[in-house]
Amino acid sequence: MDQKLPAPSAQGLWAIVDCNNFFASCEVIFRPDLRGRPLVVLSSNDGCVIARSAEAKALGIRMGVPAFQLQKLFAANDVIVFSSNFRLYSTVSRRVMDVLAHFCPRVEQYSIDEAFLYLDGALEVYAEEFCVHLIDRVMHYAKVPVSIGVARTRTLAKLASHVAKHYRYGAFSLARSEADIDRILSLVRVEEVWGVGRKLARRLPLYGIETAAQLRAADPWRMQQIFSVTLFNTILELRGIPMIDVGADSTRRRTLAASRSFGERVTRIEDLREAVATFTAQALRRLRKEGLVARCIQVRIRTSYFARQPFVEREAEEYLERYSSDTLAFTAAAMRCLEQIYQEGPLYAKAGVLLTDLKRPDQVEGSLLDLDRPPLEERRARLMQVMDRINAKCGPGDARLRLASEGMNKEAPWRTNQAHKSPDYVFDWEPITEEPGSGPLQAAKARKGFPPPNVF
DNA sequence: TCTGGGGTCCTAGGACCC
DNA sequence: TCTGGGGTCCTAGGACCC
Repeated sequence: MDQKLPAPSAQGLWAIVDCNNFFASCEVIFRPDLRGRPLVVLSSNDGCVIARSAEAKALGIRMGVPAFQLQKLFAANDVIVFSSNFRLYSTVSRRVMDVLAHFCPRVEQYSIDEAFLYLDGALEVYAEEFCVHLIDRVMHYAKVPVSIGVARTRTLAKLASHVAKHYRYGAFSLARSEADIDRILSLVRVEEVWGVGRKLARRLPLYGIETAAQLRAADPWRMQQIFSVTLFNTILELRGIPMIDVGADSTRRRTLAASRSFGERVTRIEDLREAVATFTAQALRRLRKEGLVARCIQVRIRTSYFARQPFVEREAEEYLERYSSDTLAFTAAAMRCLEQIYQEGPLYAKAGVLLTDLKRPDQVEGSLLDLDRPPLEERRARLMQVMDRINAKCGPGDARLRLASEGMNKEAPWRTNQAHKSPDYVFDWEPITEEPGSGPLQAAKARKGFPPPNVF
Protein backbone atom coordinates (compact mmCIF):
# COMPACT_ATOMS: atom_id res chain seq x y z
CA MET A 1 0.00 0.00 0.00
CA ASP A 2 3.02 2.20 -0.06
CA GLN A 3 4.16 1.98 -3.65
CA LYS A 4 5.57 5.08 -5.25
CA LEU A 5 3.60 7.06 -7.78
CA PRO A 6 5.19 8.70 -10.80
CA ALA A 7 5.76 12.44 -10.63
CA PRO A 8 3.16 14.79 -12.08
CA SER A 9 3.82 15.92 -15.62
CA ALA A 10 5.77 19.15 -15.77
CA GLN A 11 5.65 19.86 -19.46
CA GLY A 12 3.27 19.53 -22.34
CA LEU A 13 -0.40 20.46 -22.07
CA TRP A 14 -3.55 18.73 -23.14
CA ALA A 15 -6.34 20.81 -24.59
CA ILE A 16 -9.80 19.42 -25.22
CA VAL A 17 -11.70 21.31 -27.90
CA ASP A 18 -15.39 20.73 -27.56
CA CYS A 19 -18.06 22.01 -29.95
CA ASN A 20 -20.85 23.78 -28.10
CA ASN A 21 -24.29 22.21 -28.56
CA PHE A 22 -22.83 20.55 -31.61
CA PHE A 23 -25.85 19.18 -33.51
CA ALA A 24 -27.87 22.28 -32.73
CA SER A 25 -24.99 24.47 -33.91
CA CYS A 26 -24.79 22.48 -37.16
CA GLU A 27 -28.46 23.05 -37.94
CA VAL A 28 -28.06 26.78 -37.38
CA ILE A 29 -25.21 27.12 -39.89
CA PHE A 30 -27.72 27.01 -42.75
CA ARG A 31 -30.52 28.63 -40.81
CA PRO A 32 -28.94 31.70 -39.23
CA ASP A 33 -32.47 33.03 -38.82
CA LEU A 34 -32.89 30.47 -36.03
CA ARG A 35 -30.00 31.81 -34.00
CA GLY A 36 -31.06 32.77 -30.49
CA ARG A 37 -34.17 30.59 -30.60
CA PRO A 38 -34.72 27.50 -28.46
CA LEU A 39 -33.85 24.57 -30.73
CA VAL A 40 -33.58 20.83 -30.16
CA VAL A 41 -32.38 17.89 -32.23
CA LEU A 42 -34.09 14.53 -31.78
CA SER A 43 -32.72 11.00 -32.06
CA SER A 44 -33.80 8.71 -34.88
CA ASN A 45 -37.56 8.21 -35.14
CA ASP A 46 -37.77 11.56 -33.39
CA GLY A 47 -37.52 9.61 -30.15
CA CYS A 48 -35.72 11.75 -27.61
CA VAL A 49 -33.71 14.93 -27.25
CA ILE A 50 -30.03 14.53 -28.15
CA ALA A 51 -28.98 18.16 -28.54
CA ARG A 52 -30.21 21.54 -27.34
CA SER A 53 -29.33 25.12 -28.06
CA ALA A 54 -28.46 27.30 -25.09
CA GLU A 55 -31.97 28.75 -25.22
CA ALA A 56 -33.51 25.27 -25.13
CA LYS A 57 -31.32 24.36 -22.13
CA ALA A 58 -32.55 27.50 -20.43
CA LEU A 59 -36.10 26.19 -20.77
CA GLY A 60 -35.06 23.22 -18.63
CA ILE A 61 -35.13 20.70 -21.49
CA ARG A 62 -32.88 17.85 -20.42
CA MET A 63 -30.81 15.48 -22.51
CA GLY A 64 -32.41 12.16 -23.41
CA VAL A 65 -35.98 13.07 -22.52
CA PRO A 66 -38.58 11.48 -24.85
CA ALA A 67 -39.96 14.02 -27.29
CA PHE A 68 -43.59 13.04 -26.71
CA GLN A 69 -43.30 14.20 -23.10
CA LEU A 70 -42.23 17.64 -24.27
CA GLN A 71 -44.86 18.41 -26.93
CA LYS A 72 -46.68 20.95 -24.77
CA LEU A 73 -43.44 22.65 -23.75
CA PHE A 74 -42.32 22.79 -27.37
CA ALA A 75 -45.58 24.36 -28.48
CA ALA A 76 -45.76 26.82 -25.62
CA ASN A 77 -42.24 28.10 -26.20
CA ASP A 78 -41.98 27.96 -29.98
CA VAL A 79 -39.18 25.44 -29.78
CA ILE A 80 -37.63 24.61 -33.15
CA VAL A 81 -37.44 20.84 -33.60
CA PHE A 82 -35.07 18.99 -35.93
CA SER A 83 -34.76 15.29 -36.67
CA SER A 84 -31.13 14.24 -36.64
CA ASN A 85 -29.18 14.70 -39.86
CA PHE A 86 -25.96 12.79 -39.33
CA ARG A 87 -24.69 13.38 -42.82
CA LEU A 88 -24.65 17.08 -42.02
CA TYR A 89 -23.05 16.60 -38.61
CA SER A 90 -20.24 14.44 -39.93
CA THR A 91 -19.49 16.90 -42.71
CA VAL A 92 -19.24 19.77 -40.24
CA SER A 93 -17.23 17.59 -37.85
CA ARG A 94 -14.70 16.79 -40.55
CA ARG A 95 -14.37 20.49 -41.28
CA VAL A 96 -13.76 21.31 -37.60
CA MET A 97 -11.13 18.57 -37.34
CA ASP A 98 -9.41 19.84 -40.49
CA VAL A 99 -9.19 23.33 -39.00
CA LEU A 100 -7.74 21.97 -35.74
CA ALA A 101 -5.19 19.88 -37.66
CA HIS A 102 -4.20 22.96 -39.58
CA PHE A 103 -3.23 24.78 -36.38
CA CYS A 104 -1.89 21.92 -34.25
CA PRO A 105 0.35 19.04 -35.31
CA ARG A 106 -1.01 16.56 -32.79
CA VAL A 107 -4.77 16.17 -32.81
CA GLU A 108 -6.61 13.12 -31.52
CA GLN A 109 -10.25 13.12 -32.50
CA TYR A 110 -12.18 11.80 -29.53
CA SER A 111 -15.78 11.95 -30.72
CA ILE A 112 -17.83 13.58 -33.42
CA ASP A 113 -17.58 16.93 -31.63
CA GLU A 114 -14.41 16.72 -29.51
CA ALA A 115 -10.68 16.45 -30.02
CA PHE A 116 -7.64 16.38 -27.76
CA LEU A 117 -4.74 18.60 -28.79
CA TYR A 118 -1.27 18.13 -27.41
CA LEU A 119 0.47 21.45 -26.88
CA ASP A 120 4.18 21.64 -26.45
CA GLY A 121 6.95 24.00 -27.47
CA ALA A 122 5.59 27.35 -28.59
CA LEU A 123 1.99 26.14 -28.40
CA GLU A 124 2.51 25.46 -24.69
CA VAL A 125 4.25 28.76 -24.01
CA TYR A 126 1.54 30.71 -25.80
CA ALA A 127 -1.32 28.39 -24.88
CA GLU A 128 -3.69 31.18 -23.96
CA GLU A 129 -3.20 33.16 -27.16
CA PHE A 130 -3.39 29.94 -29.12
CA CYS A 131 -6.78 29.02 -27.63
CA VAL A 132 -8.22 32.45 -28.29
CA HIS A 133 -7.05 32.25 -31.88
CA LEU A 134 -8.36 28.73 -32.33
CA ILE A 135 -11.85 29.58 -31.09
CA ASP A 136 -11.95 32.42 -33.56
CA ARG A 137 -10.62 30.38 -36.49
CA VAL A 138 -12.98 27.44 -35.95
CA MET A 139 -15.87 29.88 -35.89
CA HIS A 140 -14.58 31.48 -39.05
CA TYR A 141 -13.90 28.37 -41.10
CA ALA A 142 -16.44 25.90 -39.72
CA LYS A 143 -19.10 28.20 -38.23
CA VAL A 144 -19.11 26.27 -34.97
CA PRO A 145 -18.56 27.74 -31.50
CA VAL A 146 -16.15 25.74 -29.35
CA SER A 147 -14.93 25.76 -25.76
CA ILE A 148 -11.47 24.68 -24.75
CA GLY A 149 -10.20 23.15 -21.52
CA VAL A 150 -6.46 23.02 -20.85
CA ALA A 151 -4.43 21.09 -18.27
CA ARG A 152 -1.53 18.68 -17.73
CA THR A 153 -3.64 15.56 -18.29
CA ARG A 154 -6.64 14.72 -20.41
CA THR A 155 -8.85 14.10 -17.37
CA LEU A 156 -8.02 17.52 -15.91
CA ALA A 157 -8.49 19.11 -19.34
CA LYS A 158 -12.00 17.61 -19.52
CA LEU A 159 -12.74 19.13 -16.11
CA ALA A 160 -11.37 22.46 -17.28
CA SER A 161 -13.69 22.32 -20.26
CA HIS A 162 -16.57 21.54 -17.92
CA VAL A 163 -15.73 24.70 -15.98
CA ALA A 164 -15.40 26.65 -19.24
CA LYS A 165 -18.89 25.64 -20.33
CA HIS A 166 -20.47 26.10 -16.93
CA TYR A 167 -19.18 29.64 -16.57
CA ARG A 168 -19.44 30.46 -20.29
CA TYR A 169 -15.73 30.97 -20.73
CA GLY A 170 -14.22 30.31 -24.12
CA ALA A 171 -11.16 28.70 -22.64
CA PHE A 172 -10.30 27.66 -19.11
CA SER A 173 -6.99 26.36 -17.83
CA LEU A 174 -6.36 24.02 -14.92
CA ALA A 175 -2.59 24.16 -15.41
CA ARG A 176 -2.25 25.87 -12.05
CA SER A 177 -0.81 25.46 -8.58
CA GLU A 178 -1.89 22.47 -6.53
CA ALA A 179 -3.81 24.73 -4.17
CA ASP A 180 -5.69 26.38 -7.03
CA ILE A 181 -6.58 23.05 -8.58
CA ASP A 182 -7.86 21.79 -5.22
CA ARG A 183 -9.93 24.88 -4.69
CA ILE A 184 -11.55 24.67 -8.11
CA LEU A 185 -12.08 20.91 -7.95
CA SER A 186 -13.80 21.25 -4.59
CA LEU A 187 -16.55 23.14 -6.42
CA VAL A 188 -17.11 20.32 -8.92
CA ARG A 189 -19.25 17.28 -8.12
CA VAL A 190 -17.51 13.96 -8.55
CA GLU A 191 -19.90 12.75 -11.26
CA GLU A 192 -18.57 15.47 -13.54
CA VAL A 193 -15.21 13.73 -13.60
CA TRP A 194 -14.47 11.93 -16.86
CA GLY A 195 -14.79 8.20 -16.15
CA VAL A 196 -17.14 8.53 -13.19
CA GLY A 197 -20.54 7.39 -14.37
CA ARG A 198 -23.89 6.75 -12.71
CA LYS A 199 -22.87 3.70 -10.72
CA LEU A 200 -19.65 5.13 -9.33
CA ALA A 201 -21.35 8.42 -8.54
CA ARG A 202 -23.79 6.50 -6.35
CA ARG A 203 -21.14 4.44 -4.58
CA LEU A 204 -18.35 6.98 -4.04
CA PRO A 205 -20.24 9.07 -1.45
CA LEU A 206 -20.28 5.98 0.77
CA TYR A 207 -16.54 6.49 1.04
CA GLY A 208 -16.83 10.19 1.72
CA ILE A 209 -16.14 11.22 -1.86
CA GLU A 210 -18.57 13.73 -3.26
CA THR A 211 -16.38 16.29 -5.02
CA ALA A 212 -13.67 16.04 -7.64
CA ALA A 213 -11.19 17.34 -5.06
CA GLN A 214 -12.08 14.53 -2.65
CA LEU A 215 -11.55 11.95 -5.38
CA ARG A 216 -8.22 13.55 -6.18
CA ALA A 217 -7.18 13.21 -2.54
CA ALA A 218 -8.34 9.60 -2.18
CA ASP A 219 -5.86 6.74 -1.79
CA PRO A 220 -5.52 5.35 -5.33
CA TRP A 221 -4.41 1.88 -4.15
CA ARG A 222 -7.39 1.47 -1.92
CA MET A 223 -9.78 2.77 -4.57
CA GLN A 224 -8.33 0.30 -7.06
CA GLN A 225 -8.98 -2.55 -4.61
CA ILE A 226 -12.55 -1.47 -4.03
CA PHE A 227 -13.38 -0.41 -7.58
CA SER A 228 -11.05 -0.91 -10.53
CA VAL A 229 -7.81 0.08 -12.15
CA THR A 230 -9.78 2.59 -14.19
CA LEU A 231 -10.52 4.63 -11.09
CA PHE A 232 -6.89 4.33 -10.01
CA ASN A 233 -5.88 5.89 -13.32
CA THR A 234 -8.49 8.61 -12.98
CA ILE A 235 -7.18 9.61 -9.54
CA LEU A 236 -3.63 9.87 -10.85
CA GLU A 237 -4.79 11.86 -13.86
CA LEU A 238 -6.51 14.26 -11.45
CA ARG A 239 -3.13 14.65 -9.72
CA GLY A 240 -1.52 15.64 -13.00
CA ILE A 241 0.05 12.28 -13.76
CA PRO A 242 -0.78 11.23 -17.33
CA MET A 243 -2.14 7.67 -17.32
CA ILE A 244 -4.13 7.54 -20.53
CA ASP A 245 -1.86 6.63 -23.35
CA VAL A 246 -3.49 6.77 -26.71
CA GLY A 247 -0.89 4.78 -28.55
CA ALA A 248 -0.92 3.73 -32.18
CA ASP A 249 -2.76 0.52 -31.42
CA SER A 250 -5.56 2.04 -29.43
CA THR A 251 -6.69 4.14 -32.37
CA ARG A 252 -7.36 0.95 -34.30
CA ARG A 253 -11.02 0.24 -34.84
CA ARG A 254 -12.23 -2.97 -33.23
CA THR A 255 -15.90 -3.16 -34.13
CA LEU A 256 -18.30 -1.53 -36.55
CA ALA A 257 -22.03 -1.46 -35.93
CA ALA A 258 -25.16 -0.52 -37.83
CA SER A 259 -28.48 -0.66 -36.02
CA ARG A 260 -31.75 1.20 -35.96
CA SER A 261 -35.00 1.35 -34.07
CA PHE A 262 -37.97 0.70 -36.31
CA GLY A 263 -40.57 3.30 -37.23
CA GLU A 264 -43.27 0.81 -36.22
CA ARG A 265 -43.17 -2.51 -34.41
CA VAL A 266 -42.32 -5.42 -36.70
CA THR A 267 -43.37 -9.06 -36.42
CA ARG A 268 -42.81 -10.64 -39.87
CA ILE A 269 -39.46 -12.15 -40.70
CA GLU A 270 -39.73 -10.71 -44.22
CA ASP A 271 -39.49 -7.19 -42.77
CA LEU A 272 -36.66 -8.16 -40.45
CA ARG A 273 -34.79 -9.62 -43.44
CA GLU A 274 -35.00 -6.29 -45.29
CA ALA A 275 -33.91 -4.35 -42.24
CA VAL A 276 -30.98 -6.64 -41.44
CA ALA A 277 -29.89 -6.70 -45.11
CA THR A 278 -30.01 -2.91 -45.21
CA PHE A 279 -27.95 -2.54 -42.00
CA THR A 280 -25.47 -5.14 -43.25
CA ALA A 281 -24.99 -3.29 -46.54
CA GLN A 282 -24.53 -0.02 -44.66
CA ALA A 283 -21.96 -1.55 -42.31
CA LEU A 284 -20.03 -3.07 -45.22
CA ARG A 285 -19.99 0.23 -47.13
CA ARG A 286 -18.43 1.91 -44.11
CA LEU A 287 -16.01 -0.98 -43.64
CA ARG A 288 -14.77 -0.65 -47.24
CA LYS A 289 -14.62 3.11 -46.95
CA GLU A 290 -12.21 2.68 -44.04
CA GLY A 291 -10.20 0.17 -46.03
CA LEU A 292 -10.82 -2.69 -43.59
CA VAL A 293 -11.93 -6.30 -43.76
CA ALA A 294 -13.85 -8.34 -41.16
CA ARG A 295 -14.45 -11.97 -40.42
CA CYS A 296 -17.42 -12.10 -38.07
CA ILE A 297 -20.93 -10.67 -38.13
CA GLN A 298 -23.36 -10.57 -35.20
CA VAL A 299 -27.07 -10.06 -35.75
CA ARG A 300 -29.32 -8.88 -32.97
CA ILE A 301 -33.07 -8.28 -32.73
CA ARG A 302 -35.02 -7.03 -29.77
CA THR A 303 -38.37 -5.78 -28.54
CA SER A 304 -38.92 -2.44 -26.82
CA TYR A 305 -37.72 -1.85 -23.27
CA PHE A 306 -40.92 0.03 -22.61
CA ALA A 307 -43.51 -2.40 -23.96
CA ARG A 308 -45.90 -4.34 -21.77
CA GLN A 309 -44.63 -7.69 -23.09
CA PRO A 310 -41.53 -9.18 -21.50
CA PHE A 311 -38.33 -7.88 -23.06
CA VAL A 312 -36.89 -10.18 -25.72
CA GLU A 313 -33.42 -9.92 -27.17
CA ARG A 314 -31.82 -12.57 -29.37
CA GLU A 315 -28.44 -12.63 -30.99
CA ALA A 316 -26.38 -14.92 -33.24
CA GLU A 317 -23.05 -14.62 -34.96
CA GLU A 318 -21.26 -16.29 -37.83
CA TYR A 319 -17.63 -16.40 -38.79
CA LEU A 320 -16.79 -16.31 -42.47
CA GLU A 321 -14.12 -18.62 -43.78
CA ARG A 322 -11.96 -15.70 -44.76
CA TYR A 323 -11.61 -12.03 -43.96
CA SER A 324 -13.72 -10.08 -46.41
CA SER A 325 -15.55 -6.85 -47.15
CA ASP A 326 -18.02 -8.46 -49.52
CA THR A 327 -21.57 -7.34 -48.87
CA LEU A 328 -22.99 -10.47 -50.49
CA ALA A 329 -21.04 -12.88 -48.32
CA PHE A 330 -21.93 -11.01 -45.11
CA THR A 331 -25.57 -10.60 -46.11
CA ALA A 332 -25.90 -14.34 -46.66
CA ALA A 333 -24.34 -14.97 -43.24
CA ALA A 334 -26.58 -12.35 -41.62
CA MET A 335 -29.68 -13.97 -43.12
CA ARG A 336 -28.65 -17.34 -41.65
CA CYS A 337 -28.16 -15.71 -38.22
CA LEU A 338 -31.59 -14.12 -38.45
CA GLU A 339 -33.26 -17.47 -39.26
CA GLN A 340 -31.65 -18.89 -36.13
CA ILE A 341 -32.85 -16.22 -33.75
CA TYR A 342 -36.23 -15.25 -35.20
CA GLN A 343 -39.28 -16.28 -33.22
CA GLU A 344 -42.83 -15.54 -34.21
CA GLY A 345 -44.78 -13.47 -31.74
CA PRO A 346 -42.70 -10.70 -30.21
CA LEU A 347 -43.18 -7.13 -31.46
CA TYR A 348 -39.67 -6.28 -32.57
CA ALA A 349 -38.56 -2.69 -32.08
CA LYS A 350 -34.94 -2.75 -33.20
CA ALA A 351 -32.40 -4.76 -35.15
CA GLY A 352 -28.71 -4.36 -35.78
CA VAL A 353 -25.53 -5.93 -37.02
CA LEU A 354 -22.05 -5.75 -35.57
CA LEU A 355 -18.89 -6.56 -37.49
CA THR A 356 -16.06 -7.86 -35.30
CA ASP A 357 -12.58 -9.24 -35.81
CA LEU A 358 -11.56 -6.30 -37.99
CA LYS A 359 -8.23 -6.08 -39.74
CA ARG A 360 -6.40 -4.19 -42.40
CA PRO A 361 -6.04 -6.35 -45.52
CA ASP A 362 -2.25 -6.38 -45.19
CA GLN A 363 -2.58 -7.81 -41.66
CA VAL A 364 -4.38 -10.89 -42.91
CA GLU A 365 -1.91 -13.73 -43.33
CA GLY A 366 -1.78 -14.78 -46.92
CA SER A 367 -5.37 -15.21 -47.81
CA LEU A 368 -6.34 -11.81 -49.19
CA LEU A 369 -3.33 -11.25 -51.37
CA ASP A 370 -2.99 -14.90 -52.21
CA LEU A 371 -2.52 -15.88 -55.78
CA ASP A 372 -4.87 -18.75 -55.12
CA ARG A 373 -7.62 -16.42 -54.01
CA PRO A 374 -10.73 -17.84 -55.57
CA PRO A 375 -11.76 -16.09 -58.80
CA LEU A 376 -15.28 -15.65 -57.44
CA GLU A 377 -13.95 -13.63 -54.51
CA GLU A 378 -11.88 -11.55 -56.87
CA ARG A 379 -14.93 -10.73 -59.00
CA ARG A 380 -17.00 -9.94 -55.91
CA ALA A 381 -14.37 -7.51 -54.67
CA ARG A 382 -14.44 -5.72 -58.01
CA LEU A 383 -18.23 -5.67 -57.98
CA MET A 384 -18.15 -3.96 -54.56
CA GLN A 385 -15.69 -1.38 -55.88
CA VAL A 386 -17.96 -0.61 -58.82
CA MET A 387 -21.04 -0.31 -56.60
CA ASP A 388 -19.22 2.00 -54.22
CA ARG A 389 -18.05 4.21 -57.08
CA ILE A 390 -21.46 4.48 -58.68
CA ASN A 391 -23.11 5.22 -55.35
CA ALA A 392 -20.51 7.85 -54.57
CA LYS A 393 -21.38 9.60 -57.82
CA CYS A 394 -25.12 9.41 -57.27
CA GLY A 395 -24.78 10.94 -53.85
CA PRO A 396 -27.03 10.09 -50.93
CA GLY A 397 -30.60 9.00 -51.31
CA ASP A 398 -32.70 6.56 -53.26
CA ALA A 399 -30.66 6.55 -56.47
CA ARG A 400 -28.36 4.22 -54.58
CA LEU A 401 -27.41 0.94 -56.18
CA ARG A 402 -28.24 -1.82 -53.72
CA LEU A 403 -29.12 -5.45 -53.21
CA ALA A 404 -32.68 -6.57 -53.85
CA SER A 405 -32.75 -8.06 -50.35
CA GLU A 406 -32.66 -4.57 -48.85
CA GLY A 407 -36.18 -4.00 -50.17
CA MET A 408 -37.75 -1.22 -52.21
CA ASN A 409 -40.77 -0.27 -50.15
CA LYS A 410 -40.23 3.13 -48.61
CA GLU A 411 -43.31 2.60 -46.47
CA ALA A 412 -42.04 -0.63 -44.90
CA PRO A 413 -42.82 -0.61 -41.17
CA TRP A 414 -39.19 -0.95 -40.10
CA ARG A 415 -38.07 2.23 -41.84
CA THR A 416 -37.49 5.19 -39.54
CA ASN A 417 -39.70 8.26 -39.32
CA GLN A 418 -37.99 11.61 -39.34
CA ALA A 419 -40.55 14.31 -39.62
CA HIS A 420 -38.28 17.32 -39.04
CA LYS A 421 -35.13 16.53 -40.95
CA SER A 422 -33.18 19.40 -42.44
CA PRO A 423 -32.48 19.12 -46.18
CA ASP A 424 -29.31 17.51 -47.52
CA TYR A 425 -27.54 20.78 -48.10
CA VAL A 426 -25.18 20.83 -51.05
CA PHE A 427 -21.92 21.42 -49.30
CA ASP A 428 -19.53 24.07 -50.39
CA TRP A 429 -17.64 25.75 -47.60
CA GLU A 430 -16.24 28.61 -49.65
CA PRO A 431 -19.31 30.85 -49.88
CA ILE A 432 -19.99 30.60 -46.15
CA THR A 433 -16.37 31.15 -45.16
CA GLU A 434 -16.07 34.74 -46.17
CA GLU A 435 -13.51 37.05 -44.66
CA PRO A 436 -14.22 38.57 -41.28
CA GLY A 437 -16.29 41.69 -41.42
CA SER A 438 -19.21 40.41 -43.47
CA GLY A 439 -22.05 37.93 -43.36
CA PRO A 440 -22.75 35.22 -40.81
CA LEU A 441 -19.37 35.46 -39.14
CA GLN A 442 -19.92 39.08 -38.35
CA ALA A 443 -23.35 38.17 -37.07
CA ALA A 444 -21.79 35.57 -34.81
CA LYS A 445 -19.26 38.03 -33.49
CA ALA A 446 -21.89 40.65 -32.93
CA ARG A 447 -23.64 38.24 -30.62
CA LYS A 448 -23.20 39.16 -27.04
CA GLY A 449 -20.11 37.64 -25.57
CA PHE A 450 -18.21 36.54 -28.65
CA PRO A 451 -15.37 35.93 -28.50
CA PRO A 452 -15.96 34.60 -25.01
CA PRO A 453 -13.59 35.47 -22.17
CA ASN A 454 -10.98 32.97 -21.14
CA VAL A 455 -9.41 32.18 -17.82
CA PHE A 456 -5.83 31.07 -17.87
C1' DT B 1 -49.66 6.11 -29.36
C1' DC B 2 -44.49 7.94 -29.07
C1' DT B 3 -38.05 6.41 -25.21
C1' DG B 4 -30.94 6.84 -30.10
C1' DG B 5 -26.76 4.93 -32.08
C1' DG B 6 -21.97 3.75 -31.97
C1' DG B 7 -18.06 2.90 -29.55
C1' DT B 8 -14.09 1.21 -25.76
C1' DC B 9 -12.29 -1.06 -21.83
C1' DC B 10 -12.34 -3.95 -17.61
C1' DT B 11 -13.62 -7.84 -14.78
C1' DA B 12 -15.34 -12.16 -13.21
C1' DG B 13 -15.78 -16.66 -14.02
C1' DG B 14 -15.46 -20.89 -16.67
C1' DA B 15 -12.63 -24.08 -19.44
C1' DC B 16 -8.53 -26.02 -19.92
C1' DC B 17 -3.79 -27.23 -18.99
C1' DC B 18 0.21 -28.94 -16.35
C1' DT C 1 -14.80 -37.15 6.14
C1' DC C 2 -10.75 -35.01 4.03
C1' DT C 3 -9.62 -34.17 -2.86
C1' DG C 4 -3.91 -28.64 -5.28
C1' DG C 5 -2.47 -24.60 -7.20
C1' DG C 6 -1.49 -21.65 -10.58
C1' DG C 7 -1.38 -20.11 -15.19
C1' DT C 8 -3.69 -18.81 -19.71
C1' DC C 9 -7.31 -17.96 -22.71
C1' DC C 10 -11.93 -16.82 -23.83
C1' DT C 11 -16.40 -14.74 -23.27
C1' DA C 12 -20.43 -12.38 -21.38
C1' DG C 13 -21.79 -8.61 -19.21
C1' DG C 14 -21.15 -4.27 -16.99
C1' DA C 15 -19.69 0.44 -16.92
C1' DC C 16 -18.48 4.21 -19.18
C1' DC C 17 -18.04 7.62 -23.04
C1' DC C 18 -20.16 10.96 -26.65
